[in-house]
Order: sequence, then C-alpha cells, then structure tokens
Amino acid sequence: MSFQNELSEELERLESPTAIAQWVSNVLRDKIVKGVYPPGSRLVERKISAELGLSRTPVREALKLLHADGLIAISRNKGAQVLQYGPQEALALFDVIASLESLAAERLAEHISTETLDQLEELHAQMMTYYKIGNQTDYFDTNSEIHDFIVENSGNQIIVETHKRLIARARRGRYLAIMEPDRLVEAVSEHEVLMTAMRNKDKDAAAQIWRQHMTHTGETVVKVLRQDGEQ
Amino acid sequence: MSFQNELSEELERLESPTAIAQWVSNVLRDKIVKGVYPPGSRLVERKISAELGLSRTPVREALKLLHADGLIAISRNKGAQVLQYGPQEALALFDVIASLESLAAERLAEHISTETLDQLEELHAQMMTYYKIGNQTDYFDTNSEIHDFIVENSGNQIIVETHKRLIARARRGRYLAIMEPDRLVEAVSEHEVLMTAMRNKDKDAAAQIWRQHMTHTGETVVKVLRQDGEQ
DNA sequence: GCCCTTAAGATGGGATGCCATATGCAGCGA
DNA sequence: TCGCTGCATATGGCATCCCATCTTAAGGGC
Repeated sequence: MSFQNELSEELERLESPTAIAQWVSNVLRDKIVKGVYPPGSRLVERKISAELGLSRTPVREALKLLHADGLIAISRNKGAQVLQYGPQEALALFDVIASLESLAAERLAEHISTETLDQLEELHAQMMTYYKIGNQTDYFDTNSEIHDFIVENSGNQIIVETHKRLIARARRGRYLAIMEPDRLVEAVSEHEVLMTAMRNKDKDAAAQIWRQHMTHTGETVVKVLRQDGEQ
Repeated sequence: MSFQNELSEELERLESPTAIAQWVSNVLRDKIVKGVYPPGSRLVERKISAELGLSRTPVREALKLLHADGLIAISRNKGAQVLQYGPQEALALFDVIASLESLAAERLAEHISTETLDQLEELHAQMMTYYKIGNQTDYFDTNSEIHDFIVENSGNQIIVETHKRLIARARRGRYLAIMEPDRLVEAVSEHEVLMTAMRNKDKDAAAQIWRQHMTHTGETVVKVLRQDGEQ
C-alpha cells in the first residue's frame, strides 16, 4: 500500500517549500493523536520512508518537526519514540493554553469590530443550534472554530503561532475526551458569558471567563485521562 | 578560518544527538541576535557550511530550528532570510511573555517551598547589591536569572519550553534596549513587590505584579526600538 | 536605447551511501 | 544452567550527488 496518490494531490495544492515534510508530519501527527502510534512506540525513519515511498530525508525532517512540537523524543540508534501523554502533561498544557486563549479573548474584546463580532455571533448561533438539536460532532467542530477564530483575530501573531503549537499536543487528549453532559451545559453557559463580554467590549470579563472556560475544559480532559489510565 | 576547534570542544561535552545542528543553530542565533546578520540578510546553506567546515546537512537542520523559533524565513532558491524585528513584533512578543511569566509567578507562589524561596531571596539580594553599586552588567544578568528561575520553578514544563522559545526572539530586542534610569527604579520596585507576594504565597498578587512588570519592560523595549527606527 | 528572450548560475529539496554506535542474540565457558 | 563475550544487525547522523526552479544578466531584435 502506498500514499503516493494522496501525496501527489496535496503537493499540487501546496507550493510551499518542504511541503513533503509537512505532509509527512501531518500524517504522523494524526496517527500519534489517534493512537495508531501509542506512547512509547518507535518511529523508524527507514520504515516510514519505505511505507510512504519516499527517501529518508523528508521523513527525517518530519520527525524533527514532531520533535519541535513536543510529540516525540529522538534518540540515536533507538528511533523516535512517542512521548507519554497523561493527566500530568494535559494539566500543564491546558494551564498554558487557558492563559493564552484568555489573552487572545482580552485582546480581541478590546478592539473587536462590528464585522468581526457579527462573524463571531454567527459561529456562536450555529454552535447553539447544533447544541439544541444534539448534534455532537458538528457542535464540537463549531466549538473549535470559535476558539480558533478568537485566537486568530486577537491581532497578535505570536499568540496564533504559540497556540497552534500547543493545541497540536492537546488534541491528543481531546480525542480521547468525550465531553460529559454536565460539562456540556456548563461550557455552553460559559460561551454565552463570553459573547456578552464581547458585545460590551469588556476585556476583563472576556479574559476572566475564557480562562475559566479553558481551565474547566482542561480539568475535564484530565479527569477522562485519569479514568482511562485506571482501566 | 574554521570553527572546528570550538566544535570539537562542544561535542565532547554533549552526547545529545544532532549536537552539531544544535551548535550551528546556536552560533547563527547568536549572530542574528547581535545583529551580525541584520534583518533581511540572507543565510545561504552552502556558504555557512563552507565557513564552518561542515556539510550542508547539519546546517540545513540548524536553519530549520531557527525557522521553528521564528527567527528566519526559508524560501526556495532565495536562501533563509532574517525576519524583521521592530516595535510591532516586540509588542506582540512581550504581550505573550508577560502573560506566560505571570502564570509562572502565580504557580510558583502557590506552592513555593522554603528552600526555593531562600534561593530566590538570595538572587534578589544579589541583584539589589548590583543595583546599589551601579553594576549594570551584573544587574541585568542576575535580573535575567531571576526571571528564568521563576519560570523553571513554576512546576510546569510547558511554560518552560514555551518561554524558552519566545525569549530567544525577545532577546533580539533586549540586546538593543538599554534600560533608562527611570525604568530601572520602577523595575526594582516591582521586583520588591514580587518578593513580598512570594513571601506571603499570594498567587494573585504575584501574577498581577509580574504581568505588569513584563508589560512595562515590553513597553520600554518598544520605545527604544521606535527611537532606533526613527534614526 | 529599451524590452524581451534565453541561457547560465545560484539555491534549496530530495535521494543515496557510508559511518559510528547501540542493541540484541547466539555461542561459549564456568 | 547462568552469565559473559563477541559479532551481526539496526538505526540515526553526516556527506555528497542530482534535480527542479528561481534569479540574474547578457544579447539580440524592435
């Protein structure tokens, strides 16, 4: 089996340099996040390059990218190994993400334009609809969109870059964590509070509720990971 | 001229894989921070590898690392180019760093042990001595040590990693920014307030003052960069 | 004299080969 | 039977080669 078809498709779309390494890193990241490569498993350059029909060079670069993202450790003669991901890592990760998204919400609330607010209202309304009809998948997708939207419109590129890097690691937990009904109700209520803060351009309220929101999300992920670990 | 001597020395001490690439990236990072490679200048793989007496491979990896750090842009057929660094970038950077160091101070204040507090007191006293006798160089070094100490003892590895990455970029500004006497007095006073918060294990006060402290520092750097840009 | 064409050089990306070292297993000795 | 030694294998790091593409400049045509 080969991934050459998908590779060709992707490459035509992207003209960025090191597009292949990017593609490989995305493939591997996905497999790590989804547990195909469990923590501790070894990613061998030669093996992956053979599977993907590539030389070692782009695979090697992809592994370096994953290393920079904090997903794997690279040791000589032992191959890259998927790092552990447990409650402790998730706790630390969400602590920083909460602080970062809170900052993003604060900065956005400060200078939000009517157009941007309208787009946010649109996303929020969409999410509420999915919530009311009980469509979990679309609810979570729109939810993620809202979080990303706030970060991307914070006006601070450093926040965007840093957030992107950390979220890649946190997704590993979110994939396992299926929100419980109780948390869902609370989360929706917190989203409502944020919208009010945005409408009032109240940066302190926005920062406060968004940090609280992400902290709660983190706590839920940690709880799920703990339950998972006990099994 | 060759750097082979220094290279050998470094390599004996480090047994980490990709030690050469790390070393090269440190050399280049230093030159970027110090302005030897000004913004917009081109870093050509073949040229650097020739100068350092290495093949292109490790140099290439080093450039990828600098790219991941956000210091350079890599474009095909044009070489890596040092990214601009002006008031706008510094503003965005310090906004995030302030938030991050504030979080670190908050987490440290929560659980700080007597031994850790003693070490911090020691560093603080040392810095105050340098301040009083007007030894600027040692003052700034100890100041940096305090900031790093707080981050490293926050108990959150994600904070440490993220901070390290961002500080590498911010150093570019701090190298240019020589603190003014007015700011110096204010900064020292803010350090005093932090120490009080730490002694009281008052996490909110610690978070508040440390964010304010870093925001002020950022503003000073931005001011200096603006003056520099106007010349 | 100006602009377009074209060819040579520059430059990063990818492929491949060699090397140093760590790992693991097999065989030998006590 | 257990442990130690040594060799084969695995594996990542580095060097080198080729290639596609962009840049640049020179030369010819209008």
